[in-house]
Amino acid sequence: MTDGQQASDVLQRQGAFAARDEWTAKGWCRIERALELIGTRSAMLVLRELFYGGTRFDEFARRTGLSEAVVASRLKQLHADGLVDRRPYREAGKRTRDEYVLTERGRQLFPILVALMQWGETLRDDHRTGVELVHRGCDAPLGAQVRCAAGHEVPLNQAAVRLKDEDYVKAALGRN
Amino acid sequence: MTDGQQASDVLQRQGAFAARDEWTAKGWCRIERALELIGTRSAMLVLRELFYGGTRFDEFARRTGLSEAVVASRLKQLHADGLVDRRPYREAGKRTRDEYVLTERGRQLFPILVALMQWGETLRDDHRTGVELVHRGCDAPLGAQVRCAAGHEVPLNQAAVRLKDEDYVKAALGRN
DNA sequence: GTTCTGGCTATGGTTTTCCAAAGCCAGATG
DNA sequence: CATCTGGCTTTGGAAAACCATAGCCAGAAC
Repeated sequence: MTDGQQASDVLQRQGAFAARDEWTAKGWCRIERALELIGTRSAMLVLRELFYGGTRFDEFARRTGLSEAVVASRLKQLHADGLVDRRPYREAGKRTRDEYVLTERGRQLFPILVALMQWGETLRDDHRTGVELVHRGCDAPLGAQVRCAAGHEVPLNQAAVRLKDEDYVKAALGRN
Repeated sequence: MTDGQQASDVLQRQGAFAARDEWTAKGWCRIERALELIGTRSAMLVLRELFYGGTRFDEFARRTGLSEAVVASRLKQLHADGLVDRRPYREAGKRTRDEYVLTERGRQLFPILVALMQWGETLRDDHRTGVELVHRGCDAPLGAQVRCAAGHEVPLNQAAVRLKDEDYVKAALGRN
């Protein structure tokens, strides 16, 4: 099997990445890294509500169906990780409270949310239930697409994986 | 606050979706649905290896760092859910085994994988480690973009949520 | 000052997720 | 036939995620 040639329709492996027995992803995988912050059901559900415009504690508890304890610890973690901001607000006749809003880092999760919704849509065929995301004005439904920096839409069979910096990785493994 | 107007930069809520106190997502949320199948760390790591072209049991165990027991049960679940196929193969001098490959439904997770990697990339700044996905030939790095069916790239502040079928939802809630 | 309420926090227990280590079995090898 | 090996499976247990219920506290409301 030559470099990159594989049995099935998956990512083409390029360069030193193909010789994967000589190294492991250790703590380098970006997916693992992302999942440390948003890899629980409760985190994703709270984030969903944040994207839907929810801002208050009991909103999150009621609309996600999660217990208050879980919501509290999840909001605390999301805040510590810089995905949500707390800011004080005050309703007439009420005391000062905090509301929760997405930070820029949190808002950058948008493609993940959209991709999950799109994929989840294909799992069953109750296409009249649930919500849809649309482009304001244009009104066309949204989806997540894989594109390269040059602007081409890239299907799986035109994509490849490789190490970002082979020399650096080899050096790091050497002194390991 | 009128329909859709909100404090922060999130999804605009349209129509009956704005009156969210009268209904709940129940079992209708596509994100929850997706997370039932791929919502664990182990599932995502095994899927990562499948996209990288891994096919065999001990490959998954070694490269994900998961225990064999977890890999076995995850592969079983992914197969039951129709994300991977098992197919028999035979190496010379070895007995017949099964290898695991992504089904079409599994391959459709591609945008989710890409979006997760892209977001994970922004979390720390060790930009020399890890892997990158590129467009074959073009060589430009990949990312996940939100676009509408009409082809426009859609930032969060130009997107909206609404119920797919308000009448259907109201009827369903009525006989609830 | 007493009461009430909204916004959490604490407690105890169940389920899910994971690991480490040992076991098992089909079939190749000797 | 006896042994070995690759590919799982089983067992036992720790840790994380979750729920239900009860509690607590700041500050309106009275």
